[in-house]
Amino acid sequence: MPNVTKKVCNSNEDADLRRGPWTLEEDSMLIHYIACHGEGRWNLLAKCAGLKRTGKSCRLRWLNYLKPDIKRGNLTSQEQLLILELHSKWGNRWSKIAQHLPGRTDNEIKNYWRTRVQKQARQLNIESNSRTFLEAVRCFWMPRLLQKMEQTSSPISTSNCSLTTMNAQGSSAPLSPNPIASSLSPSSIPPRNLLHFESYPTENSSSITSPSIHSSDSLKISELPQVPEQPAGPFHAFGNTVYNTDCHFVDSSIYNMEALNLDPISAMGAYENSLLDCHMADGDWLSDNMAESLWNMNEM
DNA sequence: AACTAACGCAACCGCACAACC
DNA sequence: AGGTTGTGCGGTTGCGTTAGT
Repeated sequence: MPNVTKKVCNSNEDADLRRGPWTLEEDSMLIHYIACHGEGRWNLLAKCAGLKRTGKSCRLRWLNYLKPDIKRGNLTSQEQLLILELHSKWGNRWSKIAQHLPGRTDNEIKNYWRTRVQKQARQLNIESNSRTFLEAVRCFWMPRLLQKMEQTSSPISTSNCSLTTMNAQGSSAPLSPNPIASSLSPSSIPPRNLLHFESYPTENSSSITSPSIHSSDSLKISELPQVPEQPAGPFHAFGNTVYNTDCHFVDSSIYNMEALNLDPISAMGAYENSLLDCHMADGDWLSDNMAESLWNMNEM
């Protein structure tokens, strides 16, 4: 464990600044200080809290990991879809994208893009920022996510709606990694916008349709209101279906599914069907792999 | 069982910008 | 006006874990 210390020669105060992974004790100190004094003035905060860290490091740790409303676990299909859509509009504006995925951090979204999406692009030998890849995402990935969402819209017992999610190995893991942070705000619920999806033409007005995200008053993505500071409640609307923060019930009737080119999907075969029969939890790791294994150049 | 490669993610870095003095 | 400090963002790195051989 490389708990490296940074030696800064020009200031004794800055000497022995810690770097590397945060310890539980450091986390605890930061959490309790912020609980008492609030955020902001990070350099001052670091000193006053007795942390041998830079203000920057404290801010990052808090925003990306310790903040009580941080949502842990794999991205849901809805969230993945939202990321793909928003990225196609805004590019690498991770913080802007993150504003519309409450509980998710820009860092997490950025990591998702780099590890999953760009990996797809690499495998397809397409530049991830190219128009070809964008169209591939629109034509194949998004419809697939939509179908996954439709498949998973079969009612899931609300008794399963706990603050756990499935990790890559299929075992459950707590959404908040930090018991201290959780205890500080046990009832924290990620703020949500009211969103719904509908089909819309692509920029070149082709027949391809893909989901667009609108606020409840039909604003365009660029006009989406900022995520409110405080959550409106534990339930939010997705299309004309209200679903719980942790369980997603999606009414597929809001999508113009006929307009989607789903031919490749129909060829997915028994393998996929068997997978789709699986009772998937929030994490959707299984279906991620499914999408990856089924999306290839032949389909294009 | 041991080794290696690939993956996922927390953390860091550099830069840009705004606010303040 | 210019310098300093604080903050935020996007890009990158490094390490622990997992999967494959």
